[in-house]
Amino acid sequence: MAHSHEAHHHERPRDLTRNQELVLTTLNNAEAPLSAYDILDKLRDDGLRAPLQVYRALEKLIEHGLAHRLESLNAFVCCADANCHGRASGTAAFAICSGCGRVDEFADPEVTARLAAWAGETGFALERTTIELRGRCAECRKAA
Amino acid sequence: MAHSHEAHHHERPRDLTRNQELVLTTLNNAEAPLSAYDILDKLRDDGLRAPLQVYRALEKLIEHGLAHRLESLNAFVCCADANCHGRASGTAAFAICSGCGRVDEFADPEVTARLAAWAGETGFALERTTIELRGRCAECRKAA
DNA sequence: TCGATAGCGTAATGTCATAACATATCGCCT
DNA sequence: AGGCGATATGTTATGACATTACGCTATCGA
Repeated sequence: MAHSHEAHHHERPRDLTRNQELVLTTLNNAEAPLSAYDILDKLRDDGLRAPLQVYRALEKLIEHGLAHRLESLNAFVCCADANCHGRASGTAAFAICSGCGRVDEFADPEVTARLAAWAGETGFALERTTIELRGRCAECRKAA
Repeated sequence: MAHSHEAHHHERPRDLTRNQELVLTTLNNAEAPLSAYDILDKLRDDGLRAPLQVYRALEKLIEHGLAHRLESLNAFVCCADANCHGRASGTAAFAICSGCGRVDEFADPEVTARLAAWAGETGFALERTTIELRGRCAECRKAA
């Protein structure tokens, strides 16, 4: 039952293909970021056999704002706010804990604004922004 | 107390080893970021033969604040402000042009402050921050 | 019915990074 | 001088991440 029309102007969790669904579910069930090969390993029993199948699914999920790539980790997470986070709250930032590996996604409008301002002044046509924080989360600090 | 002679309170281009010197010079001469293997290729004639020699040199250069790693590119640039940029102006941000490949390094204290504030509120012990902007620089936009 | 678009599956390859091991060099302390 | 620790070195092999190239299938609308 595919819609012939785009009813919403923001990205909805539209119909995903089987592979996309599998990958997204895998990411959702994970506590920490997964590499493409991690995902592949978890999905062997579901018939996935080659990295490309995972990368292709990830590409679409990211396009739709359902997943993110963490550049400093070469790994992927599902979007914190499953439905509509993507473009809504500006650029997402990620705090990655070196202890437990968990990732906290947040957005700071002021940061977004400052970076946009820099781009404006400089004449830089900003397309995409990566913000990643590394450190230890509160939990892990207590546990130490 | 490692050295008794810290003449300057900011990092000086202290004595580099031969390999470190070679790698730094290569980065300085480059217009755009270089991957470790790019660097290796340029230094074959100088006797470098294995990736590890380059990675080890890069590691030290980055420690000393003379070079940066661009996570979203898996590549390296020399620090824009050769002598003193490192810790001085807070976290560095990088604008990477998808046209010419050139990288513009800058620092925005307000951005640094906001991220530090988030970390403070959250109890996240911030160790390292990555900020990378992708887009087209003013030059390349004109050229189009 | 045709062609365009999008997805799927597989093999091969390309690119980035590190482990493990062996050796060398320097400064420093005794 | 001898010995120790810290640091750098060179080499081989391997691991980890990502893409190119090719061919097939399904769907949709002109």
